[in-house]
Amino acid sequence: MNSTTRPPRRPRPETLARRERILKAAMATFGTRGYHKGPLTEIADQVGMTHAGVLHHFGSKDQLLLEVLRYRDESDVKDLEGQHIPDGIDLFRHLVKTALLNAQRAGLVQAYVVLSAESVTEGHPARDFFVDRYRTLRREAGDAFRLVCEERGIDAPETVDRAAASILAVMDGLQVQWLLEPEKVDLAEASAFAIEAIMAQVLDPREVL
Amino acid sequence: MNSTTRPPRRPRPETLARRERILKAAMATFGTRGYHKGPLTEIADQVGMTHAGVLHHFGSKDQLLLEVLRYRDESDVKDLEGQHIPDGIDLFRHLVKTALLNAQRAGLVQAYVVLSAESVTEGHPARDFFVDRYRTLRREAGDAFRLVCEERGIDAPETVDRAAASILAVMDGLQVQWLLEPEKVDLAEASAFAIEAIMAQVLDPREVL
DNA sequence: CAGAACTTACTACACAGTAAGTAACTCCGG
DNA sequence: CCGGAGTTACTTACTGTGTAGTAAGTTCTG
Repeated sequence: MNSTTRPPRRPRPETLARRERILKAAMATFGTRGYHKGPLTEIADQVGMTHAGVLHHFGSKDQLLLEVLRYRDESDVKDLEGQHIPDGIDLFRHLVKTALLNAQRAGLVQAYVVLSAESVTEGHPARDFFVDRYRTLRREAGDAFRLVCEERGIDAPETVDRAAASILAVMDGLQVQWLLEPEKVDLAEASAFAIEAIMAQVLDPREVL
Repeated sequence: MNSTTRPPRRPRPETLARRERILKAAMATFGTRGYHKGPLTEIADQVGMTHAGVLHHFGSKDQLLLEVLRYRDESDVKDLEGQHIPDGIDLFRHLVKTALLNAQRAGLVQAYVVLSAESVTEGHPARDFFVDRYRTLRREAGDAFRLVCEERGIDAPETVDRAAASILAVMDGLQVQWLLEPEKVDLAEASAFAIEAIMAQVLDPREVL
């Protein structure tokens, strides 16, 4: 053991700001061109350095992608700062608000659409991230459903898990259609409609088929 | 103008079979690795030729992709051979059956998931294809809704367009989650649940939020 | 003066597309 | 039925480009 283990001297604030700019640039490039077709040089150009400079900070392209995703999650949590993650019916209201917000930030939406779908391919570096992400979101939505049922004195039906997955699914799927034809698909309205439809079917199911 | 325009001598059946094998191989490769990361050599290997051989048949990689998508659409129509494309409520029953069928063919599903999401990136060769595809499907689903409303003596509400987009969206979105964790997401059951929920909300809307 | 933050320059590879050549097949006139 | 011209279905070999990663050097900073 060497006793002179250097303390891993934390980076200067200027450097942190630089890395943040890289992360944002990477999000933009991965969003518009995809991960595989998104070259490091394009990211580096946006922050005025060479692609080797980017690699100096993040080690590899794979690593950069993972940090981009992690960074984005952290920012989202920071937006809710102080506020707890909403529970019960408020979670669903929050999802509707998110859809509304997303209609104003096509870049971010496109990045998630492209990267999440790309992640199902063989050996994709973001695969674990998205597996975990959907698992977490499904659990949260499922819990919210169970809470709502409890509040209304209903036994939570076994459809809650399907419903939880469906709500995430419909939001994702609408994003694809919206990105392809923004004028033809109203992201916010359609999301709100579908979420309400699914909730209603959980709380009081009806057969129509 | 040259009067010696040779009659474009139609290809031998053996050649057609070969091209079909290439299209299937391309679907597999584009599905597992995506379009940009799916090399022609891998496709060529599967049919025992070189990548130049594939280019001989299809001219370019972009062209190959478009023919793959067109071929797949034609096969689907052929499956319905004789039968008309279902109308009204039968369309929705058909969609549920499709989801059930899709749970048995992950390869095809993965290809559509990956390619449709990839298509929203800048200058992607399949963009027009998917724009057109979703436009057509939304129209068909919308028409089916209006027919069902008519049959039941209801005025079709203006939610039908949102509902049509939502049904396609939920099917697509569930596929992503299912591909990432097949054991955790029941594609068929969740699709059926969501489709029924959305239909119910069109035919007899309720507010829960 | 040690390490951080880069740059330049290079390596190595993956990949689409092209050119030129070859073998097999098809069609047509005799 | 036959033989050669033209066409199809490829192969091999090459080109060019895009790109991630590495190594070594330079400047700046605490």
